[in-house]
Amino acid sequence: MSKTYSISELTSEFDVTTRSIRFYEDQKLLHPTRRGQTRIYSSQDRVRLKLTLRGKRLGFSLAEIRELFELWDETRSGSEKQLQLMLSKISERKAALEQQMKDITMVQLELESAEIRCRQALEELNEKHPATAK
Amino acid sequence: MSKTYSISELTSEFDVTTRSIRFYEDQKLLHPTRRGQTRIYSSQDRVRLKLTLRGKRLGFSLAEIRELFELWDETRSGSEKQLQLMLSKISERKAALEQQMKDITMVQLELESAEIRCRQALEELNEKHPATAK
DNA sequence: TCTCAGCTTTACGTTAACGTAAACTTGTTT
DNA sequence: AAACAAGTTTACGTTAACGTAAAGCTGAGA
Repeated sequence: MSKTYSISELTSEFDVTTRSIRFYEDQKLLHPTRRGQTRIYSSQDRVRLKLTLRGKRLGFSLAEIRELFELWDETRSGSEKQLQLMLSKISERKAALEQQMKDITMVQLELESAEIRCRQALEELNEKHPATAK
Repeated sequence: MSKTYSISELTSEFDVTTRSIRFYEDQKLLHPTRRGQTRIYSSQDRVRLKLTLRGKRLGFSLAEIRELFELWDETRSGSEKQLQLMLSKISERKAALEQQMKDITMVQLELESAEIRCRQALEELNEKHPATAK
């Protein structure tokens, strides 16, 4: 038997609420089993949770994430059509990520120049009104 | 006089609705002047709209974007305190962007391996059931 | 004069992703 | 036995970012 996790282990590891984890189950992103009424998460669930959170940080909706998970599962027994669909979804995502990379680079540049401007303004302040202490 | 823009020019250039543009004004992201009742957007407004959309693609909330705009404006006449605040906000943002870069890289790797797996599955299908036509 | 395109305001509706509260079960410790 | 921690279900509430009418102003052209 491979390792399993309780809901609280996952909340503390990933800093997410139980509410969210259960909500993700509702949205078919996680599929824990039960011991009695208590949820038991597999290491697959753990991986999916990690991927989910990563996707969220990138602005993916839960529905999009679910779609990717489901397509991925279907490749196991996928027809050619399914596989082609998956490939096209993958390339969609890749394109979006490349756009995001560009956006990030642009914003980083802007932040850089903003930072420089701030530092210069600070220097000018210090010339007029020199430091009171080291 | 530098160039100005109508709301419809902006919608078509950036592929965004008038509703959104007016909403951004509500949220203090844009500050068009008026000719009669009609809004006139400056090139500054245009830049801010572009920055806003870029920020959105990166998951920034409108409130966060506004905060950055306002801090930026305050650096013009900024006290040392304001400048320090701006610098700390900037480094917050930089850190978040670096995390996002990492996330993107990870997801790209996952997509790569998913793609490879798909292509292999397709090859296997083609061996069992060779192409019907060239 | 009429109409029409493009702009406006007002205001209620919608969706995603949870937050929050209440009330219950179950196992463990004191 | 009593209390406590950790889990559960149910269900209403909330926020952000617009969508979507509805109804009215305004200048240019037929």
